[in-house]
Amino acid sequence: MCGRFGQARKITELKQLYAAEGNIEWPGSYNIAPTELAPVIIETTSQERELKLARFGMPMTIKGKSFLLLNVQSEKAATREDFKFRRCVIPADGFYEWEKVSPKDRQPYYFSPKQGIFSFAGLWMQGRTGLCFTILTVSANELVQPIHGRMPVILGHNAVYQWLAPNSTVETLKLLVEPFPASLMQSWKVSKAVNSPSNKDIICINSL
DNA sequence: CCAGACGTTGTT
DNA sequence: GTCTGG
DNA sequence: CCAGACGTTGTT
DNA sequence: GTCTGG
Repeated sequence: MCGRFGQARKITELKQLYAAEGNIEWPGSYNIAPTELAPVIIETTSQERELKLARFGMPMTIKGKSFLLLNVQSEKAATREDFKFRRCVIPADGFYEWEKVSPKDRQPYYFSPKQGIFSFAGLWMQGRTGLCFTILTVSANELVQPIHGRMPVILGHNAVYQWLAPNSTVETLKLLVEPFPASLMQSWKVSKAVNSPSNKDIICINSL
């Protein structure tokens, strides 16, 4: 799954990369945790993209129990209402996965693109305290598989615009959901500094 | 995702 | 895995 | 007890 | 153990 990621670029750069508008304050973070704000890109009906801040995780209550929906399995996403009407892209420098070394010991790894930036496919909603989002997941590719069985849905450059376009059909959207090629990614072990959500520093991504 | 806190009865 | 229904 | 469902993940 | 917060 994807429960922690980093995004340390400035808003001006993100606006350029995604041809998006929007004036938001973003200090950058190498360790974005659930409930925390992150920049997301949404396409408005006017076919213009806008950067907004949204919280990681959709508050859900099901059968009396509430929890944060951090991820949605892409295999099950197409029937959701938000899949049809509230898609977003989450820019990320990289994401973290934890390897179960033993029942009590988990080793974090950092996964990042060899070039450029990751664009996670996401869904958003209006929560009580503002916008919030969830990240779609897919089966892990060969690079991630040894560490964890799932990974975020990562969109290529062209796929980003199709994903965001309000008039894309469900059939078109389904084609965009595929494991990102392992050959375009890299990974390394990182220290457990990332474990603590209060550490936002670059040391989170330093190779161990 | 991980870290950290944890509250009622009523005494091994 | 957990939860529900039979 | 098992079968089946379940808007997160999760399995030695 | 479970629950909450980041």
